Amino acid sequence: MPRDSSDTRQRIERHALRLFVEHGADGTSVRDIAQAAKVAEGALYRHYESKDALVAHLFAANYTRFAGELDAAQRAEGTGRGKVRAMVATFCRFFDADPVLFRFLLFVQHGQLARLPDDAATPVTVLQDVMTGAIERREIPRRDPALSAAWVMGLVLQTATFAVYGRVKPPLAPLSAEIAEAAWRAISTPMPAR
Amino acid sequence: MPRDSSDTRQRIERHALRLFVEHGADGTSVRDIAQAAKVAEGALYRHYESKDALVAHLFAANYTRFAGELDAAQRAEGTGRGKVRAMVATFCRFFDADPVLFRFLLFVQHGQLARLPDDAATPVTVLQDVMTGAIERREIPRRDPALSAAWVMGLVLQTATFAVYGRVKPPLAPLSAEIAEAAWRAISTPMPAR
Amino acid sequence: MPRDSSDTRQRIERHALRLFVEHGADGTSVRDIAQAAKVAEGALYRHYESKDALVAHLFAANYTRFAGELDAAQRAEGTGRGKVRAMVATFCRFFDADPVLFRFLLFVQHGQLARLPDDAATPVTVLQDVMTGAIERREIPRRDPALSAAWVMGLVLQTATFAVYGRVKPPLAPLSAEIAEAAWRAISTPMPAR
Amino acid sequence: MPRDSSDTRQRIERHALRLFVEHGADGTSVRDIAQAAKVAEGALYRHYESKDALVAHLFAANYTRFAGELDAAQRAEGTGRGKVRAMVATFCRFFDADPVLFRFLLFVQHGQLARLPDDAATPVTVLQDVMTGAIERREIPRRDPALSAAWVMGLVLQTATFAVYGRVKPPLAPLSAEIAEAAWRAISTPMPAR
DNA sequence: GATGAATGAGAATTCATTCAT
DNA sequence: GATGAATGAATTCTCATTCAT
Repeated sequence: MPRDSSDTRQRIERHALRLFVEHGADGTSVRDIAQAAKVAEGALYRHYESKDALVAHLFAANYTRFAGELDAAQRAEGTGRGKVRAMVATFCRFFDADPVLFRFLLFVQHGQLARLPDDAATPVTVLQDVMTGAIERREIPRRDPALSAAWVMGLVLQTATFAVYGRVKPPLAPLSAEIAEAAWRAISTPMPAR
Repeated sequence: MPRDSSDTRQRIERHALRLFVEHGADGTSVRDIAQAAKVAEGALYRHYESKDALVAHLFAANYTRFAGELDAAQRAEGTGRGKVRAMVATFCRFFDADPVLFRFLLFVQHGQLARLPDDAATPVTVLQDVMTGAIERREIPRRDPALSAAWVMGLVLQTATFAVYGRVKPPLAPLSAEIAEAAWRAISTPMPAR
Repeated sequence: MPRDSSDTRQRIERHALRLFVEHGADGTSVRDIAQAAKVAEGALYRHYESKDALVAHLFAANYTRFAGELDAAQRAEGTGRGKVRAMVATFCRFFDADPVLFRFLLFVQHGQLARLPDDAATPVTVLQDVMTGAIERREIPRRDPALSAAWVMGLVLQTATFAVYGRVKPPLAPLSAEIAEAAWRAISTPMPAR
Repeated sequence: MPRDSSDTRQRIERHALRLFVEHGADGTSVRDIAQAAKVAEGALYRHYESKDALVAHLFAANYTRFAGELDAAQRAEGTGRGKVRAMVATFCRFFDADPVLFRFLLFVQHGQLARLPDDAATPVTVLQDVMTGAIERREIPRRDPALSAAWVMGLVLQTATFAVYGRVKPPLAPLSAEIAEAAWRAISTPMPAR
């Protein structure tokens, strides 16, 4: 009984995501996914070439989509500070809205980042571009934009990580302004004397 | 465990660590490890109950050992600022001294953190205790110590992550003071008006 | 079956034949056939009960049709020698006209011969009947007609096999008379003294 | 309980050979082989890289070994006629001694011949070399040695094939001299006038 | 007649673990 | 302590076949 094809796909993706977060991608078998999504094992292969391809697709699609949201948020602001605030808020809202997806991206990143096309727009590239702009506008010191980007990203991501492990209490949105301000102060740190 | 005198054991751990970083723990078979370490497959079970136990041991032993180093570094300083500086420096030196081990801890953490005993001293608890002390000494604002700890940790770890992915050029030690200063500024951010 | 008017059916058979020769019957999936013939996978089952039935049909239909051609050629001649010449020529023309079909019959024979009805007229039975006739007419020695049939068949088939593997250069038609003469001499070999 | 390693290997090969002949290589699963050989499925992979590799090994090893026997038989004779007689006898003895192996080689040849190294000595090359020698010694007409080789091979192989299908009654050894004589007469056929 | 998503049994293969030597 | 062949359950993936549209 062929159901709506996109329905099958969505069920597979939703349950796969959840299981990957609960037991890891390697700890989740195709059978697990099929059973949770209530489809036959073989059905998965009509939609994805392999289990690996499913993982890669879930990562790449959501990672780059989030990069797009980050970029849109950033574009709506005129100053570096506004951009950082907007991006941090986007991160926090994402975490609050779909913690499962957020955790998936967090957990599998180290196995997947290398598989992205070199020119893919990612949260990292968006952040880095914003840093470059802020430096050019002399809003922050002239340090390696990658370093500034790492700091902003680290502040938010580690807060989210602590939320995942119960050390910080979600939702994160109420903390957004505070994190953004801390991030701005971090990247405003003057360059050390040489 | 460096004080274990068994040569076999050390060979297994060294090569396992490397392979886990290169191909992931699940992507590395006992046979892979045995071949790299030039021992028979069965020999591994003389030293560890299972492959899982090997992974858990490598994580727990090194993670808590590093927590100890962090704590020692922190204790040697009297002020919050000094403690943060010392801890950041310890992080950076660790990354520079043994990038493979650092990456292992970074990559497998999400699968291993939950398996640590609840009362284990970890880098996180060390950081959190330092934050609590700094708050008590009124060196930084009275926010949730977990949040301050997350920020310091995020700043350093994300810088290291960028180093792993080639976005920041190692060694990290030369950046240590700058990162510590940024961290200090971040956690010094005044509490938002309520 | 050439007289089947269905275009779909013909496309299926033609491409199936080619794929079976290229990758073997087991190495060719229904999907492969459907894609090559540009029909849906399910369409195949409108024409054949199963993939197995398709293979069996392709073999049986063509094998017995060829037996018919062989028989017709044989009948047109009055002498054993003429009959052998005519049959060898028919073999060679078949190979030259449709090498793909010839190879298919050659390759799958061992899996299919047992499935033919016991009374089916095949190239083997035709040859054997001709040998029996030639013996009765005292044109060749009185040996087991199966043996004589095997020799004629072997001479032609192995020449064709060498052509398939590039050891003999097609077309075979120009060699037909020579092969037939060799075959005739082989089966004319006097019976050994007892 | 590790039995003698070569024993396991031999059991696998013997039963695989039999099953391949009975049900075809594709019709025989690794599980079938393992059960027949009374080993676990995984044990097979300690000895062969894959099921395919097992098939290929069984073919190549036995096919080339037989080529060696053929060559030895041929070398022991001084004349073309003697060589043909000796080779035909070797074929017949092989069939009689190990019909299962003979049938295996016969059945899978078309899937395996292309996988042999280009320079492998095979029954075909041995036969062809003998034909070349006979032509040089003016024992038989100057036709393409491949053609003469095909005829000798065809005569024997098709007789064996008929024996496999019950059309000729084994053993073949008693027919050996008669087949050899027929083969010799076939390849002695004068070249056609041009 | 045709489509192609879905089925689900079964295939090959991997691999952590055991154990006789 | 060490070896490595053997185990056998589990995994990923394939594929002939079905069936709602």
